[in-house]
Amino acid sequence: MGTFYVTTPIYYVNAAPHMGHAYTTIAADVMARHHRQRGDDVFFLTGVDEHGEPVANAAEALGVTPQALADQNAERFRALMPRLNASIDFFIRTTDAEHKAKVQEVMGRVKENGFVYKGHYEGWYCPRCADFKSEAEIEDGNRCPIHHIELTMEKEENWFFRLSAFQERLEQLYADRPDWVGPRHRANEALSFIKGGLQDVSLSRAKLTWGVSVPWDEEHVFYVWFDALLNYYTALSYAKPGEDLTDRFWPPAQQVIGKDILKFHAVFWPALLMAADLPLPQRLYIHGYLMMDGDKMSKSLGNVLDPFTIMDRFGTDALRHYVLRDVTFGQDGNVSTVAFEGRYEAELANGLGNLASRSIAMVRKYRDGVVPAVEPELREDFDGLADEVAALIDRAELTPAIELVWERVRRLNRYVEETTPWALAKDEGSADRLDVVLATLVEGVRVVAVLLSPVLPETTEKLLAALGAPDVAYERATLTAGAVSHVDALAPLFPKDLPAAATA
RNA sequence: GGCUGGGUAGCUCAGCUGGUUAGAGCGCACGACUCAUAAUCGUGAGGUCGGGGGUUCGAGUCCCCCCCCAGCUACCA
Repeated sequence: MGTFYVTTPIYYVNAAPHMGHAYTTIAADVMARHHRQRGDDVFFLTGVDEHGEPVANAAEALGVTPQALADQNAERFRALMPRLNASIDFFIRTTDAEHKAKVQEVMGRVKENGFVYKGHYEGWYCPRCADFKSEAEIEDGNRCPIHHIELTMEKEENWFFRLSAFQERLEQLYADRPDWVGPRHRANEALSFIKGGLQDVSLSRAKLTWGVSVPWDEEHVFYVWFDALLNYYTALSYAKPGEDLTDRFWPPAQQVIGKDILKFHAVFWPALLMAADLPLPQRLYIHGYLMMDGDKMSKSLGNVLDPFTIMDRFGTDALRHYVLRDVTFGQDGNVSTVAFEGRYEAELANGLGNLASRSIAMVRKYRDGVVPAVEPELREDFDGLADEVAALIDRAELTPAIELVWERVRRLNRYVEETTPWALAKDEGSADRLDVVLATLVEGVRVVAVLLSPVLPETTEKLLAALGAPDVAYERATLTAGAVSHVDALAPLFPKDLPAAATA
């Protein structure tokens, strides 16, 4: 029992919600649900990042205010959460007044602590974009990658964050806490970046107005990522009306991000927190990318996977299961509709769905739905399982954790073949034996359902309801005689006779 | 270029500090069974463990060289 504060990145409202957003959110949600099972005091945060130039530019192009555009787009992300069955506790928007005030407060402290100074940023500037371009994105001949016009070297006065002051402390952080960033190779990546020598970074922009204004210099707004990163901290102060949750949950136990924002979270973020005298997150986990174009994006090859299409047709649980199962969490991997359909049918429908189906059917058929209150078998297969799963999830190894449970699904299907309950049912003298087999089967299914409930919240709820044992508390994830006394009929959890996909 | 990962059965991948005939899932072939969503279970097919060299009684598992893939190498949100 403890507290568990988990976060996703805040999603940038300028893009439409896509698989990547769904993926991160699902992973964090599985962790949040798992910890609730364990009785932890959980807070799960997600939200949107609304400031910055792309939004300002897009709004201008549409002839609306940035706020109006942000309002509209933020809603799409907010709507994604119930859609994914993400059990979030709060949805932060960086345009929230409370967030902005808190950012100003924290940054004020950073300045008081002496980590802010006035300097000037110099770089290649595109007048059409009204933005500086990084070295990497400049085209040959110093041209803008978007407008292909020549860039000019310009200088802008702005405030700087003394990142270089944290060089040693960050190196020490990685030395002292090798597991604070996972997987390991991501920590290496961050560390090598740090060891390459940290330079100060600009903290404000004068040319922009769409952002959080710098309290000590109203002509500037904070550069987006300061504003964005601090959401993890600011949210706690106002997520619950009338109560500041900061002391209760800070720092985060687990932050989940995609590899594209590693540097911000593994380097700038801890430095910023140090500068503000705030405790650092316990653990940051970087997942990989779900790739759909490993063999070129091609609809005819069936390798384009759209999360909404999947959810519409197969249900949210099927998507949740697939993305965590088919690609090892933490690595890059390919996903496709073909692979999805294979897993749906083989694992969800034929594996777990059919196991539940046959188990319940036999109890109803042979025992009128009454589960014999006898000691179940298969102890050797289930003892210690819950602890192993928990240990893996604590290390963000979601894919292996799920695999452990799936081994038991296969074990139970094998158990049915080994014990041939249909044969026992024909023999009066085997009644006791059949009792044991049925009790074991139902109990095994129940334990599997409890362990899978974070991944498959909807279907396991239905299944556990049919078993009359809805409690998913983690200590229930162990074989217990008499945990289920009666079973009800259950419609297929993962039906196969689904309507054909609506072709777009 | 440098750094970090990775290249193992058709596919997706396990293989910790080196040790009997290299494993799993899916797919495929054959067989068994019938409780179940025509589901399930068993058996099998034999992959030079990227290539070469080396250390060792013995190497996917350590060392060296090479090839290929991905990521990172600072201000994209």
